[in-house]
Amino acid sequence: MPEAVPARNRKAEPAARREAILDAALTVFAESGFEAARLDDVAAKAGVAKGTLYLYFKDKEALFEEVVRGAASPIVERLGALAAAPDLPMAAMLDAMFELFEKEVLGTRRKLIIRLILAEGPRFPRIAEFYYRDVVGRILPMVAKIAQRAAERGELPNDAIARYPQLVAAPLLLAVIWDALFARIKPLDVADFLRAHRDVLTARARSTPQ
Amino acid sequence: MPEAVPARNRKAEPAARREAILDAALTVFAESGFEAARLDDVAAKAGVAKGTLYLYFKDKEALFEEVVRGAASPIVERLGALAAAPDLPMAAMLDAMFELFEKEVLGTRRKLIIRLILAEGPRFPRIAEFYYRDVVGRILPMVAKIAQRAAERGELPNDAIARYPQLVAAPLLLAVIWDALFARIKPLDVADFLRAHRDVLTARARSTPQ
Amino acid sequence: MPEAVPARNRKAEPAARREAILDAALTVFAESGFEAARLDDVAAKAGVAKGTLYLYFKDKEALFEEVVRGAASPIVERLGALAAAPDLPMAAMLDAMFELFEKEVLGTRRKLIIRLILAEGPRFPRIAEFYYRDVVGRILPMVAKIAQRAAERGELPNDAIARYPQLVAAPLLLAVIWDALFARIKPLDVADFLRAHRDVLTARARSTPQ
Amino acid sequence: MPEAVPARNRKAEPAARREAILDAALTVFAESGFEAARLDDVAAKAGVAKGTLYLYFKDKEALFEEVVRGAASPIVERLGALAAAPDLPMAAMLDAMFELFEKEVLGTRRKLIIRLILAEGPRFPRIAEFYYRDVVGRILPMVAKIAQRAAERGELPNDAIARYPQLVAAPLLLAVIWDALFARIKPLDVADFLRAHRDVLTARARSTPQ
DNA sequence: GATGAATGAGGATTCATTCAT
DNA sequence: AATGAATGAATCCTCATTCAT
Repeated sequence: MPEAVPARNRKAEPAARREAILDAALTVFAESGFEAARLDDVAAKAGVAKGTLYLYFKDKEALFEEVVRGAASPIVERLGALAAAPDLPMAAMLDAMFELFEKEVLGTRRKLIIRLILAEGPRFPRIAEFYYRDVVGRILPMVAKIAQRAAERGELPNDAIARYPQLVAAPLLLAVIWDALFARIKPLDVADFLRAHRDVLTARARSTPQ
Repeated sequence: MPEAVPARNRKAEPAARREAILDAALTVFAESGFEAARLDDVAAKAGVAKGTLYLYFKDKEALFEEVVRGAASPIVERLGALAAAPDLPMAAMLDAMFELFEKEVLGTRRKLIIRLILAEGPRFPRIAEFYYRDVVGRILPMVAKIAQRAAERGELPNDAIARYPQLVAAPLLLAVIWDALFARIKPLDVADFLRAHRDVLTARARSTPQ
Repeated sequence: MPEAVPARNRKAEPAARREAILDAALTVFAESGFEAARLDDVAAKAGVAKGTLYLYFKDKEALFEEVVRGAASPIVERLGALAAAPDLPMAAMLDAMFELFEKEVLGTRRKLIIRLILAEGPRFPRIAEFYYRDVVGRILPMVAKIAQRAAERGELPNDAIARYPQLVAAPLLLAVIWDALFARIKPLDVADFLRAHRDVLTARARSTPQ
Repeated sequence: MPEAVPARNRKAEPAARREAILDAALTVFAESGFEAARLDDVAAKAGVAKGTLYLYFKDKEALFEEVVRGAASPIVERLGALAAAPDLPMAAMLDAMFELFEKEVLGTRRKLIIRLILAEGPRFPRIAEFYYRDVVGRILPMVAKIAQRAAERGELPNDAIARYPQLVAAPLLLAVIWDALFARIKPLDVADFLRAHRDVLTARARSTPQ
């Protein structure tokens, strides 16, 4: 009578297991925060034994860092592509950026990573640094440049955005936070919210639906 | 069966001790987050014994809630007073609000509370609810009303802010987060940043200092 | 505006306070056992401050000992009186003893003391010793003597009870235990149970109600 | 974040470890009672780490329950076997039962379990219920039936025992208690004590050795 | 004497990490 | 490589005891 073999992930490409672990870890870290997250839960969700985690990651902190590092750059790339299309009107550019954000961040698990960075970043300086260097520090100059050109074309009333591209990003951040904190109390119509944001940035005379 | 006790603080106004504990707790919670915060540290920082914490607060969670609840309403009050001065030009109104925020939030330990809510709110629905009811839900309508009147006076190009007063708040939030995450990497000149924000909101034709 | 004065036991004869404390302590110890009993509860139930307990008793253990020591001897006295009436028939003597037990032990808080001794005695050798010397060691010889005389008068089939007066006491103990453990599951009609016990001891030919 | 571990018992049949823990726990609980028992001591005595206890038992209470549940039924079985031999004279039946009790309960650690139930049962209703259902409630009817048949055969002077089989058990209980409380002060010759008990129950005319 | 706020040792429980299999 | 049982440091919380008022 041969024993039943549970199989599970016993074989599985190592890279796939790594992905499975990172995926599970993102969920668990996002649910509970770094400290409260239990590696037992990560292992269970990933379908591996607890010890296996240590074959792929040095310790809980390393796992956390990898989770946060994963999956930011694709967005940066696509934003870069957008920025490279120089002659788009500012409003259209903003709409494109916001749609990218809504679809690829708010609509996906990537928003969890942003939350994690907000929540845990202050305790993990390396993560804040990495995130600045690889994401924030690359995106903001692109946005600044776009705003600069738009201002020069007379599409913006002043150079405020060019000087502080964070002003473009702030409502996106707020949308992520609102979703985490207040969505159940008072939902936010993100698409409309971002259209309003675009209208403010471009000083559009009448707020109109897209 | 514990032995002798050298005695130390056998007095102090109870209210003062409570404050000392809340103060210490804010520091520790802000440094480490709820889970990682150690009540030992809170007690040490407050200059009381560990057991004393439990004379004032039921448990770690209750202490945390009290920390977060403390010290939000004064700001709301003052903002309400501002909003009651109806005929201030929009730009002046924004400048006043932003100054209030810079002085009374960013410049004080209150910013730590905001960070705590951002970081831990998703795991403490009661806190998110309280914060919405007592702070966010009271401030945003005030701002909306101000924007509404300004729009009617023709000081704003559209009703975007009236519909989404969050757009006014978003950069303030970003300033708090930037301070926590990136201040050491790339400091943010908050006063200038907020002036730029005011210029965007009011569509001022030339960005000029103050 | 003079403060309300709670009064409570502020005055009260010291002896009365002592009694109040012992009374409260008996209840609490009986409910929870020595270790789990909280002196907070004792103080509250006695209507005194926690510190006051220490004015009357050295520590928790001393309080416990006093609780257990209190209120045994009256029964021993009355049993001694019974035993001194030498010519009562054995059955009548047993009925009288059992009634005394039922009324004065099972029907009162004294049964709690017995339970306490059963439960905690092994951990408090001093209490076991005291209880043997003052209660068990005085009662059993009386019972033995009674049984001896009854056997000599031919009222008992043998000298078993005279040699082991514990045999008379055992069902009384069982009644106390049953009450504590199984009363709710299967109540015991103690009066009838003790009549049956008397019938067994006296080898009465037909069991009949008193 | 705990560091290195020298490793020790990294094997051992799981069932054996479970037994070792239960064994150690019985000792510690019997020595100190539930509340005062320290799981540190249990772990040390069982030769495992503290955390290991929680791999086998949910918490202290669950461990306690398992300790008490263990090792009652074998006795009930053997008593059932005895009861199934219907035509044994009553005296012989009692002698057999008492010997079983003396050898298998008083002579073993099982007596500790009885003590534990006496001491802690009132605070653990589930345990009292379990013990009634599985032990007391099964043994007493057997004894009652035996007594009933003996009474019908004229071997007993009345139906007292048939109605209250607890009368047979009471001295056994007393023996356990005496052993715990007074053995050092005044030892009890249990074998002789139980012979005397048998003589009382059977109203034997002369108390004679065995 | 009486109070009860304050103390801090003690113990149950959790969980990141290790390592024999 | 993968497993998961075992480890024990770490931390919350309780409560007997003290002592300034």
